[in-house]
Amino acid sequence: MSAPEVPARRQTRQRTAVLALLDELDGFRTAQELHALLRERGDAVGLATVYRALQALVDDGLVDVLRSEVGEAAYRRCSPVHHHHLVCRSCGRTVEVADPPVERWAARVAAEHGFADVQHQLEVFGTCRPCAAAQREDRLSGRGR
Amino acid sequence: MSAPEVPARRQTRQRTAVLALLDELDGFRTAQELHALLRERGDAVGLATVYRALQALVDDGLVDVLRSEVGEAAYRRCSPVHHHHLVCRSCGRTVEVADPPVERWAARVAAEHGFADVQHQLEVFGTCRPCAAAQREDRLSGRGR
DNA sequence: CGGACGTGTGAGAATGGTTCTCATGACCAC
DNA sequence: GTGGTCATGAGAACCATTCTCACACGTCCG
Repeated sequence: MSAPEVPARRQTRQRTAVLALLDELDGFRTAQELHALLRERGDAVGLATVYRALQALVDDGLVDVLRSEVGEAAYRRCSPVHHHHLVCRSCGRTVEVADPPVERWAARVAAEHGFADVQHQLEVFGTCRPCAAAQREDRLSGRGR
Repeated sequence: MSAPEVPARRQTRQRTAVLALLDELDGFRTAQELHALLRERGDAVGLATVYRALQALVDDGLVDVLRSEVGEAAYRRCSPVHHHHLVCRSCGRTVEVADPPVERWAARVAAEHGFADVQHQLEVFGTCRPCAAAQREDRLSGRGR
């Protein structure tokens, strides 16, 4: 009933590092990958802290989270407006794509069935041109099987 | 380049039981839930077997799989034609909904960005009428906070 | 500036869903 | 029936994620 209660998020080296790293990457990365990258560049951060930082960023709407097919969570720095993703299933490169008419469609279909408070989740997966080319080569050379 | 190689899937009591159970349920259920249900009704099936049966069914296109927000896999008996789901986030009741124009939109957007071999994944979540009503009551009675 | 308070951190343990292992059992063709 | 193969099941292994708890650090107040 009172203030919205954002509990004074502290500015620490670790959280800054996680956000900065996400800023310079352009695809979805798992928490484990981000942790490894930070380690490599000498920025010692605990794995638990990476998870905590990512959760905080998701709560603040600065980062989008996606579940891979094997159930891992992948994170990406995103614009705060509603959008969807076109993701390369091979290299992870991601393009944000604008709101299709699906928005309206989803709302209408949900209403027809008596569903309220509707959200939707739409991701498009494909193989980007460079990866498709690489795979074609692989098939031709190495392994006939 | 030879036979499609469906390696002679065997018909066993356990696989039949899993499929029969899915047939009579109408929402997405996790493997653990299905396993527990089978146990309850005296149909002793190992957990690993439930997972294997579900994977086989998914491979055969008889069952759809969805990842919950916490990363668990949930399964549901589905029609073999391409479709999407409208899922109640409270009780899990699911409605299959027909192909929206998204199909075309996804293909076009992907092509514009040079992505090939496109798939998409669209789910709509909401609260079905009975659940919405129940929640409204909860809020009024119990907890003013 | 300095110290107190409370939050953030990190190593490792705990958790929990899913997969693997391997000895045993069931299915199917002959 | 008999044999070969695939399926089963209990438990271990696996692995991403979360929890625990002692300690460090940011923030606030004097």
